[in-house]
Amino acid sequence: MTTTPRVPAEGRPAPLTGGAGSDGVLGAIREAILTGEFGPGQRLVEADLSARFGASRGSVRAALFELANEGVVERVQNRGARVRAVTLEEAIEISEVRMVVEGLCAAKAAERITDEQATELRALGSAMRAAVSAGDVMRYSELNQRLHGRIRQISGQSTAAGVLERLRAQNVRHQFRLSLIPGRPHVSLAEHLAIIDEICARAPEAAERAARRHLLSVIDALASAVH
Amino acid sequence: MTTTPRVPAEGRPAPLTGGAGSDGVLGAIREAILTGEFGPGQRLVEADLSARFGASRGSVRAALFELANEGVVERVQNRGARVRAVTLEEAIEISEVRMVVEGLCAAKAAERITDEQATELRALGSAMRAAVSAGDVMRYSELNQRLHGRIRQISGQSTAAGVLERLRAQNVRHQFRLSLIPGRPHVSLAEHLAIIDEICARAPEAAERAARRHLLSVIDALASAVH
DNA sequence: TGAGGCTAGATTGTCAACATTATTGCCGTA
DNA sequence: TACGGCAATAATGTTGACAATCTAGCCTCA
Repeated sequence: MTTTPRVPAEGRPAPLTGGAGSDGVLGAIREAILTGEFGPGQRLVEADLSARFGASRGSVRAALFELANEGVVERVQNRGARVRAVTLEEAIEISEVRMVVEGLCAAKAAERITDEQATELRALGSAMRAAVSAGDVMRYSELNQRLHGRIRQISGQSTAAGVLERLRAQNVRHQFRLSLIPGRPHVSLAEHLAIIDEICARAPEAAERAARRHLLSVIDALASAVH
Repeated sequence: MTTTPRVPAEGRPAPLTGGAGSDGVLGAIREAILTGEFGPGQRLVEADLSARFGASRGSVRAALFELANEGVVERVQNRGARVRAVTLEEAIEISEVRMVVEGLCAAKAAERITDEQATELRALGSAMRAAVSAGDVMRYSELNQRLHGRIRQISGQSTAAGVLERLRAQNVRHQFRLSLIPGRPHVSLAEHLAIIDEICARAPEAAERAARRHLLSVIDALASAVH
């Protein structure tokens, strides 16, 4: 509390989305957190946010509640909200859960994929390969996210998709850090291509194994970041 | 909308918890849904609930939002909330996710379990066996829930625990129905004992397989309920 | 000088009134 | 009689003000 500054009241007087609706505020705050503008541990005072985004305190309040159960924000009774600081241990836990759930999605996707979708997935794989060759980390990261999203979609497992979406939101920071490790994209790419291959081959069990192998590699990378 | 009655305004004039705080209302509404007092599809009108539980509309509103992202209640913009009716297909989806996540917990538990905890788990197993022999479905159902909870706890995987807790809340109705199927408890018991054995034997992979086998059996039972 | 209590400020929690939106039943018209 | 618009009603969404709660700094007293 003593070291965490409050959100600055000035800087951008007009709201980002133009409107003052709670939906706009939700997106605005979430983006501010995800882009790192509001760092981990940052206090989120309702009145300040209200002034900054030009929305009523009620809207801000509702948004904070929503973010709280997305796991992006922590709330304590009568003590307000702050940006949740996800520890490395938690990041590993999250990745472990992702490992098994993404494995399920991969298996389901392998069972249901159409030829058309397979073509699309392979195209995504090629694009990722190109991005790694070009050393374009941002683009690779974006394609990576798109691939995982597409697999979830193809799997038709909306429950699993919901769980994963929620977990992803909590983990973006660590996720992003990983991709900055030298040599990491190269390893990651191979694993992704393996997942794509197995799904397109309509081999559920192999696809699940490939997905789990990939996440296991992510976990290892995270764990080795513990000094 | 035409066939779903509103929640009756009378019946229990005084609030259940004594207070009018949002926390009490949340618990009260949740319990009313879980006990089946508010059936699936039941409309939840804020003003009515407010009158019934003696809380302000704001508190009820907050509670409904919370329940909505627990997945127990459905909300549509400007059209209010209603008790979510989980279809059989969704119940199967939920069980599939549970399958892999409980598998993870079982594996983790097998890695971390202490001798003391092993003793406790085996005792739970004996109690379940006794309950099945006695034909006490309610007690078996309760022990069942406690076993799964204890395994989650031993696993130390709080992220997975959170995911499972959330999924369980959506599925209690189907879960309960299953245990009423003749012969089902007997099958279920054997699977549970197998999970306990493998965890106590500190065999992570075998424990995961046992947990998945159990949930797969649940899924089959659910699927066969589709006429 | 240190501990305990106390007051002032800041922040969240709650509430009731108002605005907005969707539904329903009715009426006029072809 | 069937259809399309329209007004009345019911419910939710929003806002601003008030009450309860927590934190921090100060002051007293042993």
